Amino acid sequence: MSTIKLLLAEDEPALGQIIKESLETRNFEVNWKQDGEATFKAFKEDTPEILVLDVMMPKKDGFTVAKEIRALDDSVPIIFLTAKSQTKDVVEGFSIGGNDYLKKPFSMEELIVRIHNLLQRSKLQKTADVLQIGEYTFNFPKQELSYKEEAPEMLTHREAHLLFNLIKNKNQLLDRSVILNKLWGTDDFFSARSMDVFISKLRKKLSKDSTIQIINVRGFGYKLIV
Amino acid sequence: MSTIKLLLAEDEPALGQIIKESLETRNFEVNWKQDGEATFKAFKEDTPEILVLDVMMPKKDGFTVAKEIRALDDSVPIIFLTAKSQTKDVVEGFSIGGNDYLKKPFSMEELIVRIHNLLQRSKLQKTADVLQIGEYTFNFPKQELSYKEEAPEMLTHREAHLLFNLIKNKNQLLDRSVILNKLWGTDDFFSARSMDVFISKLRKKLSKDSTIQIINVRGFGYKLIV
DNA sequence: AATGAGTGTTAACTAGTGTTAACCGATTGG
DNA sequence: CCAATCGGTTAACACTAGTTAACACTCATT
Repeated sequence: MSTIKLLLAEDEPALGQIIKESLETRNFEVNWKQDGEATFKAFKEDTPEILVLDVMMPKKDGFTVAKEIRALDDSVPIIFLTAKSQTKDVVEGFSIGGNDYLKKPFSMEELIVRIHNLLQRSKLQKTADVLQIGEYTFNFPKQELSYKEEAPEMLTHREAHLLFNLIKNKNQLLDRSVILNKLWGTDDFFSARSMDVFISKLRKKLSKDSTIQIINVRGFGYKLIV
Repeated sequence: MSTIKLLLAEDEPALGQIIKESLETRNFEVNWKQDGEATFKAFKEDTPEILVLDVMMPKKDGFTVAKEIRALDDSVPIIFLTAKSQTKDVVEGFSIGGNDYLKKPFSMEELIVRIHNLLQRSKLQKTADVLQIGEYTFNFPKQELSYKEEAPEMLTHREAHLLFNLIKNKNQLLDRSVILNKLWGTDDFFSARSMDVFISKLRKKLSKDSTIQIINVRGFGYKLIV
């Protein structure tokens, strides 16, 4: 099991020490900073996978740091630790782009749970991005399909969405009407024929790897086999 | 002093009327809708600067509308009006991307204060803007686009605004009609073609970093991919 | 007032995308 | 084994978007 890089910002030495140590016993690699400026610097150098920021800190408060970080990276999860439990702070935290907040005092278990939840969420988002299918790599947001190390081929929007759904349901049946409603908005005759055309196009584009097949289940839908 | 465009969604006629009128005496231009669908439609055409959404509404509830709006614009401030004061709702509101909430009954003064706070904050966020996009740095107020350390290139007003909106919505769809209403004021044929020309110009100017792409989603809009 | 540079719109032509049509093969049930 | 239906494939078509250039307008300078 590999470690997870976490950046912790907490100015109170006793508390910081406790958090750092508890997290380290749970397989986190903790970089602990005690003020806002050091935290921001560490973020740029370290590229941690998740951040835990105290709101009240010397030099730069947690909100300010979070704002600067969000300008560079809008996906890394941020948890705020806040002494004041006022909703005003919560509101500000979320509006800056924080993903969760925890009011002091809190239990370590609580923190761990929040961390894992956020990591899980960002992992899901990331893996949803670049998909592996046989010898092909499919970058959904970029609509790029590449075979081995060859130059990527651009897919159209429709092709990309259809392929995405096929891959997400690989080795299981993808129901015709489900996908038609999802991508075309209806499941009438013409949309169905249009979809057939796209299946045909995808088959052609995936033909370099012969282990990949889009097979038809008559009357029900398609199945992408790897 | 110029007016501020505000979109209000409140199904209860008496309350809606009161809110609308009090805000109008305070220099707001209030567009008042009484159900979720009308609200969403009005948002696309009007591009208001701030939204006040009742949570319980016919056709589409406030949370659903907010979700749809966030898919198009992730910065316009949203205030929820909620009858239930449970924190569960509050958290849901925030996780959807709401910026503040107000539980009924509330005083007009309270609402006004919240509105001004949010406008203030979104104003601050906006003017602070030097944006990073791949290897490029884009200074929006100065309309300067620079590649790595090279000398900055000046963008025109239109180019800058379009790029700004693309970057603010990077990696997500930027709806044609939304951006046309926002920058051109209409979404007729000619404005649309004009916009295409600017997209073409921006593509050329962003071509030094090949990881950046402005991809088209036929019939819907553009997506800036980093 | 005349010139010219800069900006945005319109036009003209080209390229790309998705739908529809046409034709054919495959599968299924009687 | 045949008819009916479903799906496969290709091409034609309609429409949307990409690109380039011409045009119109504004504004500053002469």
